[in-house]
Amino acid sequence: MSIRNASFKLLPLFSSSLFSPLVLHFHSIIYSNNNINTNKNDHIPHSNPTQPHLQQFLLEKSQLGFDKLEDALNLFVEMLHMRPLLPVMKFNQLLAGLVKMKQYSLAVSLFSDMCYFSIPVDVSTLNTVINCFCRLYRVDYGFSLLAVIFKRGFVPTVVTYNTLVSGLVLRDQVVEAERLFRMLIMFGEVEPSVVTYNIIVSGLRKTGQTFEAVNLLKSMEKRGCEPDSVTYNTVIDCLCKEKLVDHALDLLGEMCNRGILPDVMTYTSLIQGFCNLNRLGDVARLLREMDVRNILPDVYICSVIVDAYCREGMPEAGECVVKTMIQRGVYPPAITYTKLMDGYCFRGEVDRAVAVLYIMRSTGLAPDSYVYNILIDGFCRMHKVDKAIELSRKMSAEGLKPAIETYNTIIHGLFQMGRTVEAQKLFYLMVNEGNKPNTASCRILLDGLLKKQYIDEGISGIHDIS
DNA sequence: CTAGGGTTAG
Repeated sequence: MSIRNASFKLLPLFSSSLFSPLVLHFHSIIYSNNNINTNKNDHIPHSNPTQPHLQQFLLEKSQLGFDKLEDALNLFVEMLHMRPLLPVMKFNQLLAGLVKMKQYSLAVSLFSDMCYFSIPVDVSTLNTVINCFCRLYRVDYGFSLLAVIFKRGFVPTVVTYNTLVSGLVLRDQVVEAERLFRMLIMFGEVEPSVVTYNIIVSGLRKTGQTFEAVNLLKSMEKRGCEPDSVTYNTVIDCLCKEKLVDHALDLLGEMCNRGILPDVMTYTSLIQGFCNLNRLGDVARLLREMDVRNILPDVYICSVIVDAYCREGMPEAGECVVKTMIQRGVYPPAITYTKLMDGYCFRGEVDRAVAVLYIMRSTGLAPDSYVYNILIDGFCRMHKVDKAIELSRKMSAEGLKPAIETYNTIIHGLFQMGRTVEAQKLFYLMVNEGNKPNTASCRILLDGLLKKQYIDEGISGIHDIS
């Protein structure tokens, strides 16, 4: 069986139809002969001409990611106009730039324009578009484009297949991904690269098939494919998620012995694994080891560490990590601060939580109403209702409307302190501001009044709101 | 120029 025949055999297994609307849509690229059809040039939209050096600048931009989508579109339109046409690679770079910005639909749409204007494309172009479809969870369209590759007489590369395999994994079709992977080997279609193996290993990780992941690591070597740091990191992460941290440490030793250096991702998985087992001593040891190896902590690993300290009831240790991060110019996301504040409030140290709020603000992050509610709730539980009220005012001043739950918390707090009249006042203020009390509000009001034997008020209060 | 890995809330 020839290789080409083998390829065609693969297709119907994964593509619902070779004659999908998509393929018809790209009709011109399937059957075009790569000559520019001048009749169509009249329809090319016009743009304001750009200075050549600016053009060059934008071309370079496409490799890093454009500042604005508009830049990419203008550049594209100009590239359509240029004669002689720029090499395909320039168009590929532009599409790749859009992929970096996660503008998958736009990239597909520009590709479709290229088809319409008979701009020549190559396998890289098609690989990029297949990747776009995969990212849009349309791996089926990806397979349709594989058909296009065959029809145009191109030869799919290992990148083409890797993209499709990872597209299947992305859609949680790991069994299908493995099937395609096995068939590629069986038909001798392409020799899988280390990336191919890594994609499959990551699929196994996703489905929790740790044993199979370890086995694949062993078997790829037998096929003469050297694992790299990504392979090891993925398998180590598998083991850590399964609480097999000591096995993971063995693999760390193995990769080091083979001269594959661990990186910050390796340690993120390991530290996370030891955190989940509350083995904080091992975490400290790993952190020192990172230091020795000159591996700088990044925002991911710091978030994991802060999270662990907070869960262990040590928010001050977490705060210390956050402060160090900020000093190094690595800014944690809002959720990390929320966890710290939660940690302090849980211990009743609401003032320290508020201090964290200030740190968060200093990095340009604004608290949302959820964060305020944690603090307000914390103050109320510590019977510092005035501080809670102060915060709720601040919240309103920042344009965050206190939720009904916020009012409930404060009213409940006032009742608990025996400040019955104020609690009642706040309740009616809340109603007058147009907030509809919920069942919890009514229960708090009734409880509070009845406890103080304000039975008549309790009954009339309920009467008023019903 | 195209393919692969680590965190996380209500």
